[in-house]
Amino acid sequence: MNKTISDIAQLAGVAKSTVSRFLNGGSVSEDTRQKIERIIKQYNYVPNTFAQSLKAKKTSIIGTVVPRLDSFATSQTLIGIDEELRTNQYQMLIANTSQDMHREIDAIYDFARQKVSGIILLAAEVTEAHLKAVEEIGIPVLLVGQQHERLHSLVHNDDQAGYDMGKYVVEKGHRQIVYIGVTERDQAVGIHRRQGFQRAIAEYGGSGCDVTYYETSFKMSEAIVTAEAILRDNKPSIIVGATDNIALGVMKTAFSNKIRIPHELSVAGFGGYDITEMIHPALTTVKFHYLQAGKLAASHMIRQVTGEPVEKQTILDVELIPRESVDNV
Amino acid sequence: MNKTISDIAQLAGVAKSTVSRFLNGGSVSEDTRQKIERIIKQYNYVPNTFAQSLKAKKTSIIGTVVPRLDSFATSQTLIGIDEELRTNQYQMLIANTSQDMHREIDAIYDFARQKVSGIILLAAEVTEAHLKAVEEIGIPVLLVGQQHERLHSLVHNDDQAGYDMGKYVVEKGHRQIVYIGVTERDQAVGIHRRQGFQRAIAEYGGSGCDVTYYETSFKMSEAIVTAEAILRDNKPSIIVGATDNIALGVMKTAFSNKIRIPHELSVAGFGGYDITEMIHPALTTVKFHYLQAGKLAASHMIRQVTGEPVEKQTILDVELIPRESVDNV
DNA sequence: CTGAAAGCGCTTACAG
DNA sequence: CTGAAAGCGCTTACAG
Repeated sequence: MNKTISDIAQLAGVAKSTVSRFLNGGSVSEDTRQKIERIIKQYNYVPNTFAQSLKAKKTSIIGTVVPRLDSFATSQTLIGIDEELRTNQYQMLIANTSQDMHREIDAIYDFARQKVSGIILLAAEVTEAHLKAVEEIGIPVLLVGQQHERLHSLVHNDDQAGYDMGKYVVEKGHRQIVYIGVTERDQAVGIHRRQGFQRAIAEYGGSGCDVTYYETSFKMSEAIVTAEAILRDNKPSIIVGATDNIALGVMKTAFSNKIRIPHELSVAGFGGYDITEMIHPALTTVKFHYLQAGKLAASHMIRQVTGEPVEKQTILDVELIPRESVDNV
Repeated sequence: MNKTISDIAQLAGVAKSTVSRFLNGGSVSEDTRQKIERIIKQYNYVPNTFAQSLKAKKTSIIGTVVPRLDSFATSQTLIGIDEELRTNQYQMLIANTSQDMHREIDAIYDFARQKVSGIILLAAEVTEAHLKAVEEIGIPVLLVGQQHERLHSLVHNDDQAGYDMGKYVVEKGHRQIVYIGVTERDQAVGIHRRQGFQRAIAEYGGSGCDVTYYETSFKMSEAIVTAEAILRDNKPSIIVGATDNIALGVMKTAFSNKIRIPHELSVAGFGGYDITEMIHPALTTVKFHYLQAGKLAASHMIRQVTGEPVEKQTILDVELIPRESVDNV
């Protein structure tokens, strides 16, 4: 059945160390090169990965830890990572943690056991346990979506995103504003995004601007509950959700309560999910470049793995997309 | 740094074959069991996967081939597979082919090289090349979402889905019907789903029922183009899309053309994507149980791998969900 | 129940 | 440039 390096060596009339050298780009004479190449083609030989890894003690696998599989952001980022790794002969291994932090830590150690060459971490939150794990395993790690001074990271410009949105909202004439955020444990979304928003409001809003902040989870269902409560005791002209999902939850709530968007209530979000331009009214949002983030993450990871210099932190641009869900007041 | 089985053996004062036997559930005396266990705990020993696989020539990895990562159906199915595999100490490896059939075939061979124990194939289309690959690798394969007499498979009841929808549409009084399908190369969606629909129309529709069939791709953007064309030269009371994405494209087109849903045009789809109940009007659809399909696929796969008997074909129930997008006429 | 030995398919110094 | 040999960390008959 499957040929081994010994078979190939024998068939080509050389030693297996020579075949191995050929395989790994070492120098061999033109003559032997041809012999070996021919046999390899002929028998369609491919080296056994396990044997390689056992000796080399490393692999060309990059592990990616994701908090969930069913989100636009995750899918797009993964696709980007996968494409870039593939073109560089690396393989992607995915560990889905279903938002369970213990599994996140476990996944890091598991990847280390499997001798992945590097780990890309899409975490919502970076705890001491994360840092400890990263330190212990001694494998390059790249954080995506969050930043931390002790780790390499690649982030979307959340502060800018919040700022652009805040500025836009004020310029559209909104003064009764509700911002639904998320937990501060998620620094990128919970803190930076909101702070950028606040900063813009402070700069452009003037004194008559009234902003109320609420907190909800990343789930649409909870966003609906939160939105229900808000609309019961508040009369904002706009609700800004910290994610498109939250904004979608707000829209759903408005529909249920026969509140017309954007005439009676404007809504905006963050993310730039595909679906946001399919719905009616189309959602105003700040688009993050997830696909590009994934590709960049992969190429940075490869540089880390191969020991090339690589920037400690990369910040990706964002883009405000005005659509129908925000009205002029 | 990392201990090997020899270290453990030495530390415990036994031979490494004994440790190995202990690890693999062979019989050891109570006494040695305790000694070994203690050392393993103490040093947090975990066997090297590569060495294991090199000898055993197989792994506890199940490869999953998916046509795309950014779809509700795929994500949900993957989550189901992953959860079930995890609880059974198997690992999931994902190969995303971005709808490129060559990569699909390559992925099968790649998985074989990596000695995965089984392959779960989420393919839209089964060609001779697929069958050849499956045969050549000699590894258990389970097809999900499509059926084929030569392969184990797990499918959603597409015929029933189409039938339920057809019946529902007729019962709601629709007689001017447009059905937007997809290529017949995708047998499940392109043929079975449509045929079920046709069958119901034939049974319940009577003579005055006019159904026109169109074909589009799985992309929303193309669905929009198709829908534009349809609405230009046709005046149906309802458009049924073969997938929720197509239905979403139809809705978008209706919105753009100021056609009110469902008063002027009803719309329905298939899939039961989460988003379909968040939008307004909420989309009438037939729900497939992707998560359950994933779990079942994983458990069937494990049975195939371990040589237990397993049904050649499994058909999963579907569920019609009437919502706001379909009007009574 | 236990251990010594061979071997899985590679790679890596080390000689020549 | 090339080859013989050792070794990566396991498992698996085979004796005892």
